[in-house]
Amino acid sequence: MVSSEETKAQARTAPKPRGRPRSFDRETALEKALLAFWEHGYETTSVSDLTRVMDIGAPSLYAAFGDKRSLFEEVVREYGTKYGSFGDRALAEEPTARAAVERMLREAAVEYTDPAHPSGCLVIHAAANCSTPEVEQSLRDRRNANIAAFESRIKADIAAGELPPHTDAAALARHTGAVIQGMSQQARDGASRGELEALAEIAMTIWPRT
Amino acid sequence: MVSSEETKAQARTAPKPRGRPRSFDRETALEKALLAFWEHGYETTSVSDLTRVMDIGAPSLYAAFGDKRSLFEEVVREYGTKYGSFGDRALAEEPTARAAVERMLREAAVEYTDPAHPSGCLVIHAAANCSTPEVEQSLRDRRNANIAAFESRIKADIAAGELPPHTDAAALARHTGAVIQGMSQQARDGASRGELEALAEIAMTIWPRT
DNA sequence: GTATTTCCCTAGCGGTCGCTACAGAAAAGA
DNA sequence: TCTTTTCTGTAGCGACCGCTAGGGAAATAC
Repeated sequence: MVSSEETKAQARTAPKPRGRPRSFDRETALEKALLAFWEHGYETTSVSDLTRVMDIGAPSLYAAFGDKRSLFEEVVREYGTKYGSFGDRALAEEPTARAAVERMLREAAVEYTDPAHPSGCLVIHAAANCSTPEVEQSLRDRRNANIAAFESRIKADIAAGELPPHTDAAALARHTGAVIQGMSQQARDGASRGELEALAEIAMTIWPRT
Repeated sequence: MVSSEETKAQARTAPKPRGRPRSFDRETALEKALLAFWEHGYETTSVSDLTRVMDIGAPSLYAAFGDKRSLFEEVVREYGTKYGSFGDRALAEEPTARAAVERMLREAAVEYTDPAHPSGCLVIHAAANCSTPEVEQSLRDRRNANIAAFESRIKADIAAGELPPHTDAAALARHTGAVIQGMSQQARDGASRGELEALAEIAMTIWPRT
């Protein structure tokens, strides 16, 4: 059976590329790189680490994936579709924002501790102290986009009458984000004092009534 | 007035050390190093970065602080007493665990976004992807100790009747930690799936009743 | 003054970083 | 077979890493 590892261009126009074919499976190597970046982060994973776990030489890595940053960006895209999509699925499939977030948090608890792969979330951890600004900004944008998605989903429920009209959708979305990635991380990503204060206030309502 | 920058040995036995005194103020240099580590993290802050912001030569740095890791550990201690003590103060001074945590979260919102210094928490961020295991473990221990402190404070309130006896103190403490540093960070620090699931369940109770 | 102690500056150590030039090997088309 | 194309392995580039040897400068003790 023909595997899906050929590129679309190859599969459609030229059944075989001209010269010597590469001697390793690109998808397998990408998955190995993904696990390495997930485990150790962007800066800490050196190119020699990558060539070792991918079991290829450095020139093969650069020919197949560009430079280290391109490889990492491809890894992040792969992570998003393969491991990080449970949140988007929950938001798309559940009938209410509350049900979606509850499902998302439960699945996050499972995913983040699954012994089959590194723990936690690659997008959150791989660039916490990162000396490459473009990489840092790219992941920061992803995290902020997640919070924005929470907020718009909550607003939709408010409009539909599923949540009280006075609900602070932005604060609820930020609390959800905090349970996912932490107050401190958000502060480094540009949240204001007021936004974090609103988050803290609403977080207190989980406490049992005395 | 004599400042407190002399060591105890100097202040008690020899009013003046023998040779040439150092030409910079050790506390000022330490504070500059603290800000650099806080802003950029442990790995990303190079020794040449440090010597530049501290405005001293590399040999002076090594003579005054040992190696880079010793300097960082001293920075973490300084951070704990100067910037990170609001949590301990709240736990010690407030009458109930609930009041203590509420105050702590409000003060965290202020501290983590104070434009007078880098945002967020140094202990949480300075070692997220860290290639020096000892540094990583040291900060991990500090974070887990914080969560343990939350838990014992909540248990004390339960014993005192301030909280219902069926309160899940461990889960409450972990939620508090999550709002501080994030679910994902905790997963990397060894929390189990069940612990994170319990956290997710209790986090849902902040939602307004429909 | 001289001797002693300690510090600062220059210069550079060995090692690793991300990355690549180059030559040979392995596949295709002719 | 022979040429062309592409990949692979060796070997090493310049830059930066954490760190330090060594000589001269600046303070105190005598």
